[in-house]
Amino acid sequence: MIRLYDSSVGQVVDLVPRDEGRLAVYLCGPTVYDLPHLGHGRHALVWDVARRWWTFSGYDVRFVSNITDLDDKIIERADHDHATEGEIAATYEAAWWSALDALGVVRPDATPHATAYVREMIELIEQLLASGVAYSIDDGIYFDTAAVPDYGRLAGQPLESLRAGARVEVVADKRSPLDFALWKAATFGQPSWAAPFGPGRPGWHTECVVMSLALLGEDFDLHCGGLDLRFPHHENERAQAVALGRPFARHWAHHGWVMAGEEKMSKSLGNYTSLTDLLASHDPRAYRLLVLRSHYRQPIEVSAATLADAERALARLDGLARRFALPTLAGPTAWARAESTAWSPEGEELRAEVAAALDEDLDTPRALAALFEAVGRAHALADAEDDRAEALAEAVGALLAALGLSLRAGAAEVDQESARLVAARDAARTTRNWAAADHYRDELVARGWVVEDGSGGTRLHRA
RNA sequence: GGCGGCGUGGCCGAGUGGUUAGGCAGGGGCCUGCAAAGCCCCGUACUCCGGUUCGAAUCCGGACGCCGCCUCCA
Repeated sequence: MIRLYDSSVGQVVDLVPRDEGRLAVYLCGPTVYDLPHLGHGRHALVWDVARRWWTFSGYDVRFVSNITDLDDKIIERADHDHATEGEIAATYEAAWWSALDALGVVRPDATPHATAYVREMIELIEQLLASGVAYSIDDGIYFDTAAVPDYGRLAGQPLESLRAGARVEVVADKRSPLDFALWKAATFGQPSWAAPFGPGRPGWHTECVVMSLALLGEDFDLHCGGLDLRFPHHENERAQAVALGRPFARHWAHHGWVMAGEEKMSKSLGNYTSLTDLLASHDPRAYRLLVLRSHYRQPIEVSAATLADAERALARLDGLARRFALPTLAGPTAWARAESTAWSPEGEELRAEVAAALDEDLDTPRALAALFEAVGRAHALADAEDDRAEALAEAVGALLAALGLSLRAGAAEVDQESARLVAARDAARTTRNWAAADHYRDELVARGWVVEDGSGGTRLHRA
């Protein structure tokens, strides 16, 4: 049984799927108007880990995540760059997938684009108008938040208090500052679509309702995203579905921020680092490990120091892979399921420990602690020539792979000159010519290798 | 103003009313020709003040500090 913190009720609850053995999950995707930043990286990693784990645990997970290719930000960017909206969206969507591929994130089962669902959005807006929960004013169609009795459920406070604190700029004729645009009346020079209620373009909050219901059906299991989407975006999505009497997400989950120092990292604050930059200078696995090391609902700090820390921890894991020649298992397309793996008694114990942690609100730090402890145990067993060592090490590798973390067992390509130095060093060591041996080692280190002596002589791997 | 979260050893970061988190860094030892990797040992932490309790970092009350949401944002 999966247990997960449900933001709509404020506690960890049993995640009982709509259809037994299946999970229908919707993750709010990015608006593609700029390079992804570190926060997007965490967003992708957290839910990739969850999805992989649930799949590993035997669920048939259907994972849908959209691309918002229709939005004010894209229009602004297009103006600024003298490009079309379509070009901007295509450019940054490509950057998005390339970053996610580098992170080893599995592609969603479906990736709906907002522009492909405009007709369905128009239909939804018509229904909302017909039901009397939407109204038309000069600049568009608005949703009447007062029409939904439990509006504010996701925000955790009633409509009145939200209204009291509203910082939204006042739009003339809006009935409440909380009312949001379903349809923005066409403006000259901006993309627009014909609709019975006048040409224009859909507001942001409508696309996800339409696409999630279209691809996952009513009453789907989980809707997730960053904490900043909890209100108003998710609240507004839910409001639209509820207003039409359509069962929406059964559960809601939100992950925490990436911090820049003491502040939330965000586009509007301008204090962000692009994910693309990080990936160019660090092992992408280090970011995944960093994400795994903290609980998904807590803030994390991604800095040169914390990444370096993670990279050293990663080296310990790769060290295990080297010693036991573990296969590289994860990767974007490698899926594993627990039942298809042969577990030794020690491995099974570890699997159960990891499962207990992850099934309780995705406690990845606890799971990782168990795995790191097992790393030490596997080494100790091997030192004692206990034949249970290998199976335990394999279990560690399999479980890390289940979380999307792949280990590297060896040096990829050893060039000819390095191979020559290795042979020379081994020869020198055989004749106990330590000065020569050390010289060759220095040469190898200078070529970027980490040199280790094993039973078979000099072994190399990349730092 | 309303609502929510957080404050743990040098750093990162979990957690249960009493028993080892884990990683990184650091110290000592073993192994090694020397290293590297690995193993063993080591710090006895929990913002502060009260309270409940045989016993609290863990429960309750209060104080202080920090962060976030109520506008676009993963």
